[in-house]
Amino acid sequence: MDLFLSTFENRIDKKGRLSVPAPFRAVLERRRDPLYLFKSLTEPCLEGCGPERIGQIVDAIDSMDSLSAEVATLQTMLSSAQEMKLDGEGRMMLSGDFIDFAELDDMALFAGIGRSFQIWLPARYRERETAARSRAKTDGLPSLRLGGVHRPPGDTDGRR
Amino acid sequence: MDLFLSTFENRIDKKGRLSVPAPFRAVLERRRDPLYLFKSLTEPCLEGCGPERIGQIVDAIDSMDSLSAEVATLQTMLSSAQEMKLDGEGRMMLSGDFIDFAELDDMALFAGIGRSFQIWLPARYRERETAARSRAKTDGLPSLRLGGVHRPPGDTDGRR
DNA sequence: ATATTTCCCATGATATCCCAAATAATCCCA
DNA sequence: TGGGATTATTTGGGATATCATGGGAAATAT
Repeated sequence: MDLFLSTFENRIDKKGRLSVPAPFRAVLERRRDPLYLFKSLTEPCLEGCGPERIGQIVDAIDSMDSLSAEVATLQTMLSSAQEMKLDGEGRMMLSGDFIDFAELDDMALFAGIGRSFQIWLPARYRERETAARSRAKTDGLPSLRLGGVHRPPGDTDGRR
Repeated sequence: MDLFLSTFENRIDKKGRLSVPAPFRAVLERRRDPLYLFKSLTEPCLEGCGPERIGQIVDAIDSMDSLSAEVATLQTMLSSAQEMKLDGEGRMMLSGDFIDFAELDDMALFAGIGRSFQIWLPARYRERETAARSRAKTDGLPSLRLGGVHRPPGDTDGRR
């Protein structure tokens, strides 16, 4: 199924290099996909994904009213996106712009969220995780048809 | 139908390895499924499941408003999830994060609960078990609608 | 020329593999 | 039904491979 999962905390060395976690590299390599990073629209973190997600954004823009505010928002995502080249050891160099945006210093936390992942200042990520967990305790879990392996008819596997 | 049932107590060795109970391995192998573990959102334990549960979460996120608190909660689940690789003897390595979260030391208790299972500090699990039993005695049993487990397709289960 | 990036190799930490011992469950025959 | 033998499962430890990280040298740009 091949998803970005789990969290990893890696060091940004004094040359500005940052190892992409090996499991994340593995899913990209398996698909022979390059890695793209862009600034999150909603949170102080970076988002990482393969080309298919970028393509989705492009397609969404094409299908929308080019004067709408949503289009402007999506264009902002694209204009911050960079294709990251990795060195022989699987490290990338973060631009100063990226580092400033996510307010990173010497550690970066990768958080896999399925088809994409995020890069956070570790302390900030943990705050957010704590908040989510206490919310879940009081409000309960989001319902997601648990126990229902009932997929819509015609969907043979679900994963694309 | 091939479910995770019963409880097992296994040792965590000094390398952090923990045998998955053979009956649990058998249900995963029969389905040729990898095993996923993630931190419970509501309790101090780990949850184990197959890929279909993970896929449900990923799909739910994609179909929800990405700014909602519920999405953040589901992302927290995914970010804590790991695909566990088992060694030739059927053991997995628990990360320090997992061990800390469930407050495990040298023993782990597997509790099968049907389509998934949980991993607990044995003493804590037993506390909960006796608490649940005494609640049942005073409050009575939750009603079981046996036989009616299969919802008709189209029943949205009340989400959203 | 100087600064920055890219390539390459070294190192330590940690995970994985492989084989063996110990324990527990099952079988079989009296 | 009992109890010894056989097999399955869990546990342990050493060897090997993988990975994150650091630094020097070559390449590229400013």
